[in-house]
Amino acid sequence: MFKPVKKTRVYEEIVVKVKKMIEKGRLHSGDQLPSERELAEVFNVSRSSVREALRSLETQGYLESRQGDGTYIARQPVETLVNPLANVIFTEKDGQMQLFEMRRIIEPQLAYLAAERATPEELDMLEKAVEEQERAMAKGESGMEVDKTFHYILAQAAGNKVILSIVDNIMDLLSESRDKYLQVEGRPGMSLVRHREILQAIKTGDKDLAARVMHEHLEDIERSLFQGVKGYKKQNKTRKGGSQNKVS
Amino acid sequence: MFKPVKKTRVYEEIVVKVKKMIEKGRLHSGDQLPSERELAEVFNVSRSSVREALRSLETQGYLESRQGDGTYIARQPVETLVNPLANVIFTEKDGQMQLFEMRRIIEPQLAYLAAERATPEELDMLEKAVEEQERAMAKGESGMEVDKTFHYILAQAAGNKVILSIVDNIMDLLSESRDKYLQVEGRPGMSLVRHREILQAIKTGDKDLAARVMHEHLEDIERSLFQGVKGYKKQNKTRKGGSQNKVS
DNA sequence: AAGGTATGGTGGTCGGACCACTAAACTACT
DNA sequence: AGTAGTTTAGTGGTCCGACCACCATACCTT
Repeated sequence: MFKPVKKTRVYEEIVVKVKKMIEKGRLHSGDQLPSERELAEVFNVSRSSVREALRSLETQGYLESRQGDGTYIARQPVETLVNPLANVIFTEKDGQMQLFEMRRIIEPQLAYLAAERATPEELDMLEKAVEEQERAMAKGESGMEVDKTFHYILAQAAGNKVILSIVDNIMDLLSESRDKYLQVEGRPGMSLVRHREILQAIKTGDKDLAARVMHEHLEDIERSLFQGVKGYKKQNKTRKGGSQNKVS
Repeated sequence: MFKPVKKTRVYEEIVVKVKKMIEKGRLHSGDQLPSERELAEVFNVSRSSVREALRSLETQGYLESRQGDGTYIARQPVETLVNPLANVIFTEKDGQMQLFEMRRIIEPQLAYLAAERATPEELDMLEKAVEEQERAMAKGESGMEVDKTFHYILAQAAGNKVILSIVDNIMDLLSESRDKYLQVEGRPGMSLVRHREILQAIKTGDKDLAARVMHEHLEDIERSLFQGVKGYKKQNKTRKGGSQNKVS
């Protein structure tokens, strides 16, 4: 390839450096950053550049500046802003379960809506996704990627961008966390069969059937994912009465 | 609850103004913005402030600056970068409807789960929320704030933080956009009655009833919000089968 | 001890000066 | 005329220094 010769603007370098300070360094949530003037001196750049960097970081949710006081590291980094969910997943032990529960709630409705609204093009894409999955499995692959594709297209076919974006996020998070905790997607063959059924139901416009099959499908997956895990549906809820901590 | 009285920094105002220029204005993707110096003059602020604003917008993916050339509107706006939801709401005409559709899908399930898992404390909070709403209405207030509280606590009681965070976001977005477009929450009295019913169902642990009433409740609200609006549930979806349009 | 008041430090804003770079206009050579 | 090189005007990038608004704290007064 060609070296893009990134025109690194000063403020971008600062952004990177500060990010590293936050991530690797000892700077924890709530800590105060050195003053703008100080940073300017340390990095040997103008205060303006530092400010632009801070502005960018602030926009990204890393920092929070308070006039007359100082600049602080946001209590909860980007994750919560960009994606309020990520935090839950990696913090809570049963995060994946909660995530999956969300899927179980949403996706049947998704199938329902898709059966109602899917365009011919979208039906086509679903069709191809299923065929693709078939091929993948014939070659002995897990077909997990294609599996995701199927669900994603479905969300798209439901014609609701809000839902689409949520599902999108959930899928991302699930595959991330699943990589860590739960490798195996149980019985992929079953998955394929179900996808076929769902697709068929959507094609014929049988909304209720589509929703029902999707529900079963998810329960299947869930069972194979979380089998043997205790305490499901019995998770301890954090008491959240107190709003603020006074002292410190 | 309490208004944090956001200290509007100059650059933030500029961000908003430029955003509006982009969204409402005739500025299309790829168009060139006025120069920084020009913007500074137009908005009657310093170039520094303009730059900070542009930096923020750039970070958010709205803009792209090229030294020696100019600042241009990014081809593909925020959508996928920042909060994937916020954009939908303000861009799409039917964004609120899509949002609400999401509520209609989630919240009945929420009521269901709450009926299953709510702790005594949470039941108490729900109780209080309803009473609060009662008082507010007796005083002639709309009780919209409390209404939101009710739904929020419910999400909490469902014991699924993923769902909670999503509902939280949706509520925020809805109230923001509703402030602009749809002021009135129809028949608040009915809302109270429904809340009572839902609470009762949850208390007795009748999951299905709770879900059903919630569903009706949301349809009520939806009707009064979107009455007379055409094309609902018939929204045109952008054809996304063919990737590009050749001719125009 | 309580309350008011200076004070130093912080972020916020400003204006102006250069620098680096790009695109377009211009010039000169072929 | 066409082309290559040069100039030039305008843009974003960076820097500086000044001042303002604000906050926390130390310091007074009472």
